[in-house]
Amino acid sequence: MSTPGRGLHGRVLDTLGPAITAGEYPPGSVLRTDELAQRFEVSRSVMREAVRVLESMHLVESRRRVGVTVLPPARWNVYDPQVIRWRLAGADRPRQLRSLTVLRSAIEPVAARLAARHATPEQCAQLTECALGMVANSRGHRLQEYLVHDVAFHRVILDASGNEMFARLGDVVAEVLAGRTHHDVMFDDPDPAAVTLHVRLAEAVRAGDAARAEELTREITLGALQELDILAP
Amino acid sequence: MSTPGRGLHGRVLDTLGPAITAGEYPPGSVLRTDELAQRFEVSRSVMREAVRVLESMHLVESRRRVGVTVLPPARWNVYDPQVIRWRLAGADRPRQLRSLTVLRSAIEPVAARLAARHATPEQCAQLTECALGMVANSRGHRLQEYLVHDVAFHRVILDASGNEMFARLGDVVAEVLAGRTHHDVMFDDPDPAAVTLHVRLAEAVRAGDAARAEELTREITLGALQELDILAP
DNA sequence: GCGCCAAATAAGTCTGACTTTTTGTTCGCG
DNA sequence: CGCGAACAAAAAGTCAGACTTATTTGGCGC
Repeated sequence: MSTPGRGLHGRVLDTLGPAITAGEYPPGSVLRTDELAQRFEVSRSVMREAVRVLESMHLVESRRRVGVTVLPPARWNVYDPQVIRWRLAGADRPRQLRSLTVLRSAIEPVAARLAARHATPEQCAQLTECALGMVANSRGHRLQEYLVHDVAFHRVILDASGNEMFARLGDVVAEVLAGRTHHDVMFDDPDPAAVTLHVRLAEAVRAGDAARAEELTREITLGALQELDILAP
Repeated sequence: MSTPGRGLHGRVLDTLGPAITAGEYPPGSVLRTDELAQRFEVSRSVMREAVRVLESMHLVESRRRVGVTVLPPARWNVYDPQVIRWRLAGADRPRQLRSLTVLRSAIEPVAARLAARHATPEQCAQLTECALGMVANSRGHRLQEYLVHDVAFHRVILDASGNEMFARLGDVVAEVLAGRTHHDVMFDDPDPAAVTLHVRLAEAVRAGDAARAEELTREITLGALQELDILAP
């Protein structure tokens, strides 16, 4: 997924990023650029570029005469899709998934409310199409096909909200839904009630019923929270 | 604010970042590393580091034989605090401020609800202190002092939610509140009703009344939306 | 014990040579 | 005339080495 290995510095990041976000280097740890360059068998120029990227994510801080210091998690750019992917691939994946699901439960109902106001006819059609796709694949272990439509559905809602901050959470939601299907709550078939809610939501948005769209989305995200044993926030 | 000029590549970013986010280079524009290095009078190594950072923010994409291509706004990492600051400093500041305020209106009520559950006694004390500070500076053109307490108040709420994704929005809220005070809605004195809501919110969190904390925060963010002429979402 | 100076250290910068990938063009063949 | 393969050019990518600069540590003298 995404962009694996776009150059040597990318290869370095693929190893170093997950290592840092996994806590292999405790906050305050000091690394040296030259040593890292040797370890990864790349030139210092390449290593410096990698460090610059980590620095822009606030994972590390580079200071003269000191070295490259690992920053505490509280400073990390946790909204960076790359950081999210690294953390989801690591040990505290469950914790991460909970944080993101709570975030969804805050954002998506408001996004759905706005979508009911601003969705274009084309977006409404896409929504219906996605919902039908979910229904069609909701039985018979078609989890992969179901997931595709589920992800597409939520992306359209977020896009249709007309708010770019919401729209950009599409990737995050995709990661959460994919993670749920592949690793965590591996149900045989999706919850029929959830499928129905999506169909009704598509209809509510098409009808421009903002209040109902919001409420239906609250029920959907509530289900997601309950799957992770999170009591309603 | 933040970290101005952390090395040469930082100086380059301070110019190039705002230029790109301001749309001075339309999406699809192609830049060449060597040309940029000459223009900014830095070595190619430094320029490459700057480009790598822009690339990690998805502002540009670097491809062999082509050059550095500017990406469309839809691909930008709009949650990157650096990108947010660049955009708030640019021409579409009002639009940006609206997006962020809508985001606040989705996040903060849920954060307040969680804060009512998880806030430590110390956080409750901080909240009360901030609220009192707001009251004390709500009259007599003490906008600067009022702002400090207002920002601190919302930061404590977001932190106390116990959700790291919420907590990391503290900087964003700070930017929005600061922007409102300094440029946009320059009222003589803060709205007394808003001040009262903050006092009551501090009390609700202390009392552990989740529902009331959420509702009071909805009223606060509703006020913020109305100031920007955004009809309730 | 305090402050100042000097040495050590690691990041920062620059330069030039070389490699690799991709694109566009041209040439030859059907 | 059209199509495909070989070729040439362009720009990023990589590397190595020398030099600069800021910061910290520790020692020296007061």
